[in-house]
Amino acid sequence: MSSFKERIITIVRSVPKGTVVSYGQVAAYAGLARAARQVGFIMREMEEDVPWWRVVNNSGRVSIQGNWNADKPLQSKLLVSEGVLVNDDFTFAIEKYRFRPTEQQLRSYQLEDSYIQALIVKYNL
DNA sequence: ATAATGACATGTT
DNA sequence: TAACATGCCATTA
Repeated sequence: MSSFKERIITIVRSVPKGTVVSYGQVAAYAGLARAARQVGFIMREMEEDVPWWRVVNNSGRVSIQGNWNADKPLQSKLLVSEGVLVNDDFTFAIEKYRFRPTEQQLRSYQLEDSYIQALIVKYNL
């Protein structure tokens, strides 16, 4: 398994129940701020021990493209079951539920201090 | 090695 | 608001 994939899995597992995180956020926490699309590619193969449904589009909507075991209705259902209010058109108030890691959590992702500071500014942590 | 493929993000229209 | 264009980069073929 690639290092990139392992980092993504670790990060997604750290996202608390009832909160969501954007593909871009996960990529940024992995050290590759512009690899959002790759995060989606990896989520496609996740098992149930990884809360893939908490990873959403930054514009506040469920943007999953259906595959053999998951589609928009399923992701919405899982989110709703955790308390995230998802509308019929699969949109929701992302800022209300967005995962905001503590500085300590960011450090656990093994990033450089300067990069961590940049993230704190970017995501207002 | 080279090229195509996106569960994305952001800036412009 | 919403559609469109462009940049991105790990994976696959």
